[in-house]
Amino acid sequence: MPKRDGVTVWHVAEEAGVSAQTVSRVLNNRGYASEAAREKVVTAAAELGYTPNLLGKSLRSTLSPMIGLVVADVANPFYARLHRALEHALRDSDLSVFLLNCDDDPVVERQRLKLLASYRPTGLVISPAANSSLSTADLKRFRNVVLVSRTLPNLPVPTVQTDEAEAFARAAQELFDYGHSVIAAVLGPPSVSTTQLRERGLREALVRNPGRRAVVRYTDGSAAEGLAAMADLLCTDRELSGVIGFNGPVTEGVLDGIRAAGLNYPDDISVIGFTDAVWMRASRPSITAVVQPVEEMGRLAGELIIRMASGQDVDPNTHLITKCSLVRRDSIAKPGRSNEN
Amino acid sequence: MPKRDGVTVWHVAEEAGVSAQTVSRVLNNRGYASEAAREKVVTAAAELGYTPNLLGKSLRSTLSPMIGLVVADVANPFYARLHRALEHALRDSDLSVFLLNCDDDPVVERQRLKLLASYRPTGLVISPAANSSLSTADLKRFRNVVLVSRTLPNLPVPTVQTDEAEAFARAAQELFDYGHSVIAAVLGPPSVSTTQLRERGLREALVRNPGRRAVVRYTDGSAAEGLAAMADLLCTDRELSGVIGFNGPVTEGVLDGIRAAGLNYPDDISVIGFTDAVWMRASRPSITAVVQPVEEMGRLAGELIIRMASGQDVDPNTHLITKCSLVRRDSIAKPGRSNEN
DNA sequence: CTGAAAGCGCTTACAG
DNA sequence: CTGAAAGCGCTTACAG
Repeated sequence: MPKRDGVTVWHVAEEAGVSAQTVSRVLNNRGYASEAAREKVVTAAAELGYTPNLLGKSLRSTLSPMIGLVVADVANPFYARLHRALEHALRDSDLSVFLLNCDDDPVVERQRLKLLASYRPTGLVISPAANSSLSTADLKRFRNVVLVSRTLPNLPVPTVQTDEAEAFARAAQELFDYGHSVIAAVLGPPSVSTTQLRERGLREALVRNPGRRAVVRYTDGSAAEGLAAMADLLCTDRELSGVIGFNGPVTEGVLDGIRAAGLNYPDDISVIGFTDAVWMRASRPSITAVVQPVEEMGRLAGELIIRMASGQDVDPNTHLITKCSLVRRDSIAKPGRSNEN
Repeated sequence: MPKRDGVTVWHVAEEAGVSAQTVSRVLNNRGYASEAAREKVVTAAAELGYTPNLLGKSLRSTLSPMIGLVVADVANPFYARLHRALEHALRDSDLSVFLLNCDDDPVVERQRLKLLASYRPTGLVISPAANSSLSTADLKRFRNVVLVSRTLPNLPVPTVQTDEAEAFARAAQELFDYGHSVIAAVLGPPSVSTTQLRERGLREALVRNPGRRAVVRYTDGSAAEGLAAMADLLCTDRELSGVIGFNGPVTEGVLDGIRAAGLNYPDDISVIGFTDAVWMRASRPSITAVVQPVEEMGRLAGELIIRMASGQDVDPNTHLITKCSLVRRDSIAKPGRSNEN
C-alpha cells in the first residue's frame, strides 16, 4: 500500500524559508513576489516534488479547474472527436475536461450532472440526451454553460451548432439531382434538435423539388434501429431509391438493412451518411457523406468557455453556426433499380 | 451569472435539527444513526436540494471517488469502448471515471498523471504511452493501479491483457493455411508491449510453418503510417500476399496502401485486422479480424480496482489474460495475385 | 446513538 | 512585497 505523498505548501514554505501564501502566490503567479522569494519557492517545490492538491485549492476557491463534457456516447466517434477537440482547445488554459457519458438517457444525464456539480466545475459543455428534461434551473447550478450540437429550446445559454437544416437539404438535393424521386430519411430521436432541424431541411428541399417524395423514420440513433428502419422501409415503399442516414451508427444500420434485403448500394439504393466517419471512406463502395466540422465545434465551445470563465461577458444568445460540407464518394448512382412497376 | 448553491451540511443539519456529522453519517451510511434522525436528515437534504461538495469530502478523506483512465487516444474505438466498459463496471460503486488522453506521448502522459494526481484519485487504470518512462516511483503517487492492454516491464502492478501472442499467431496461421507463404505484419511502436507480444506470436507461427516468411514494419499506430508502411512493403517485396494490421487505424492505412498501389483485397493481398472495428464489418469486402474482448477487459479492470479500493489484498502479480478470437469475413483469399516471377 | 473540536490543503481578505 | 488569521465543506477521531 503506497504511502501518500504528504508534501504540502507548508513543507515547501518551510524549505524555502517563506510563508505558505508566498508559496501560493509564486506557484500561481498571482500577486506580488520578489524575485528572490520566487526563486527559493520554485527550487524548494521542485526539490520536494510538490504536487499541489487540487482539492484543497478548489475547495478554497469554490471552483475546480475542470470543464464537464456531457455527451450521449463516447463510443460514437463524433463525440470522441469532440472530446479531443475540446481538450485541445483548453490545453493552454489550466482547465481539464471531465467526460461523462449519459447513454442518451435523461435519467442518467441527471445523475451525471449531479456528480459533475459536486465537483464544482468551472464550466459545462453539454450535448443533451434525447428527451432531456434539462431546465434553466438545472443549469443554474453550473457556472459557464455551452450547448454543443444538440440544443434545447428556451435555454438562455450560448450554443455551438452546425447549419443542420441547410446541410440536410443539400444532401436531399444531391439525391434529387441524381434523379431520385422517392427518398427516405432515417433520423434520430424526434425529441432531439438535430433530428428536428434535419427534417426541416428535408421539407425545404421537397418544397424546392415539387413532384418528389420523402419518407421519414425515427430511431434512437443506433445501428440496430437504423437496420430495422431500413428493412421496414424497403418492404413498405418499393419506389424508394435513396436514403440519408442520421449519423454514423444509423448509417451502418441502413447499409446492413440494404444488404439484408439482398440489395446493393448504390445500384439499388443510393446512400448518404450524415456526419462522416472513417469507415465511410474506407468502405467499398465508399460512402458519400455530410461532414460536420467537429474539431471546429470543439474549439469554438472551448473558446466560449474560456471567455466566460475569464469573466468576459458572453451574450447568452450567442449561437455559433458552423458549416457542414458534402463529400462526394461512391454511394450515389442514378436510380437504376429493377423495380416491379 | 448564476449564483452558487450555498447549501452545505450545516444548512441541512440546522433544518433537520441535528449536528453536521449526523448529517454526514446518515448521508454516507457510515456509523450509527437513529431511524428518527435518519428520516429528518433525508427529508431536509431533499428539501434544500443539497448536493454534497465532493471537494470538501475528498479533501478531508484524502481521496476522491474517481478512477483515472489514461489512454493513448479516445478517438480510437478500442479506448472509447474501454472507457464505457470501465464506467459501467464502476456504476454500482460511487466511483466515477476521469478520462485523460495522452496522445501516445510520454511527455503528455507525465502531465496527465500529474494533473490526475492532484485530484488524489482512488485509483488509476492506465494503458501506457509508447516509449512511456513510467516507473514504480511514478505510480507510487497513486493508490490503486491497474495496467490494461499495454503493460510495462518490472512494474509490481496487476494487469489485464489479452493473449496477444497466441492471437497473433492464430492470425498468421490463418494466412498460412490459405496458402500464403510471405506475409507482413504492420505493427505499432516497437516499445509497446502489444507490438512485442504480437511480433513474438508471429515468430512462433513461423517456427511452426517452416518455409514461410514474414516481414515486419513498425508504425506509430496511425492510419498515415499504416499506409506508408504498406506502400513501402508492396514496392519492396513482390512475393507478399498477406498482411496483418496492428489495430483499427493501421488496418485502415493498410487498406488505403493496397488501393493506392492499384491493388485489391483479397484478390491481390489478403488482410487481417487486429482489434475489430465496426467499419471492418461494414466494409465490402468485409475485413477478417482478431477480436479483443474490450468490454471484458474494462470490466476486469473495474473489478480489480474495486477490490483494491475496498481494502482487499490483490497480489501485484495478478495478470488477467483474456482470450481473443478470430472472426472470419471476406478479406482473405488464396494467393492468386498475378505477379511477375 | 450523537455532538464539539479539529483539520484535510489551500487561498482569500486583511494587516503590515 | 510579505505573513498571521480565518475559512472553503466536509469527515475523522474523540468524548459523552
